[in-house]
Amino acid sequence: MGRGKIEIKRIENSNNRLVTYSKRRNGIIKKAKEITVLCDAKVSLIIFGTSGKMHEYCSPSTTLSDILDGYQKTSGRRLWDAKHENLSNEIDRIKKENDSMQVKLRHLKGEDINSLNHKELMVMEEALQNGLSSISAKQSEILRMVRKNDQILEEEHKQLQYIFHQKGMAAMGGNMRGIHEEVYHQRERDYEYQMPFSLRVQPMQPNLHERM
Amino acid sequence: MGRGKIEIKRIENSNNRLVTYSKRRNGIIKKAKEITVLCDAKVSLIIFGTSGKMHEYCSPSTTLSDILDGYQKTSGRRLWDAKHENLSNEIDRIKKENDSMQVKLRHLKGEDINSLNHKELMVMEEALQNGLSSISAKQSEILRMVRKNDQILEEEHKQLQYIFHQKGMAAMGGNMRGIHEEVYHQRERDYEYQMPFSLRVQPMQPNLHERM
DNA sequence: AACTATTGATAAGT
DNA sequence: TACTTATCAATAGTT
Repeated sequence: MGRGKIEIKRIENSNNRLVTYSKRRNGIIKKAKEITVLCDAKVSLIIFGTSGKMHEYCSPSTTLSDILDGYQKTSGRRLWDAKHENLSNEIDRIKKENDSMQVKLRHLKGEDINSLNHKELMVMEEALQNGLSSISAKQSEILRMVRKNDQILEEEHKQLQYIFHQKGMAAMGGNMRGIHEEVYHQRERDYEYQMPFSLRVQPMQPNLHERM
Repeated sequence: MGRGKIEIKRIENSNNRLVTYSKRRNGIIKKAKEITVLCDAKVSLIIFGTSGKMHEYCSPSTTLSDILDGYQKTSGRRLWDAKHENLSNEIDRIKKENDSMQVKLRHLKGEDINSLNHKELMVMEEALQNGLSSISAKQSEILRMVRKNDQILEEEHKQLQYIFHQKGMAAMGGNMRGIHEEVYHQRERDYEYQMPFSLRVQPMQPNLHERM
């Protein structure tokens, strides 16, 4: 129905396809509306184009849910029971995974280990020892960082005291920010080269206190 | 589109209505098939006539369930009941639980501990140490049990040898079962009172060997 | 998006 | 219900 008949096969030109889609989509929806009115029919029409955009029509006398209920009743096919089953299966699967992890966790905490044999206990003992040494190492690292930080703060404190002493208390009413920056930059010059980046004090480690 | 234009309103003549319904229904389904092929569209079309009879079309590239999934996603409306949503929610909940347990397990193994602060590390260290001591205790217990078992078996062996010696090899051809029972009961009388129930040898601990 | 020649759908008749 | 056909509606290709 147009300037020439067309074969019913995929329109390869994507622009034409889009235009035709738009026209025919409107056509079908119009037809759906018409049959609804003319013949008292109940119609549900859902169309997805390649873009993923949806267009829908449902007779005003009903709802999609009603139509789908009718669909299930009439066809005998189930639309959402299968879905329910899938979900239930997934829940079962995940719950099992969950349980086994809980058992492992309890074992690692030394609980409920009566059921374990010697070999399993050996494996766990090794895992625990590895974990322990990793954590101890981490603790030491944090302790080192803290100590370094303390040391630097102390140094900075001393320098502040020294500068206050030099400039006299008159400066107190003036530019505190300037003094602080001066100390900061001096400290930076003094320590920058001998500290790994990760151990620098604020603002490079602004959240160190949170880790304690 | 026929021998005269018609108003789009309910066809009162029921015979005409039925005929028109049949014709137009086929027409719409044909159109749905065409747009599916021509434009790569996914279409679901469900029609109920006044008789209650259903006619359906669904693009072959998909299923009604898929289309309804898309419908829900796109429209935000829920078609299937709360049960479904509950299942989904439970899956989400369990998955989160799962994830957090996995993180804990990794932490206990000393992995991914950079994100932990000092306090958390302390707690974990304690947990690990508790676990380790529980397991060590268990190992010792098993070792003790094994030794006890060995000792008792050795004792029994000696007694068997003694009894064989006393009765002479003549008994060998006779009632072996009787001899064994005699030894078993004697051993039982000797050790029962001085052993905790859990450390008794066979048949009270028939599977001890499996625990090694 | 609007136009229009042409095909396609179908209302009424048989 | 199916076929026919005059007529209207949809739309393919074009602007």
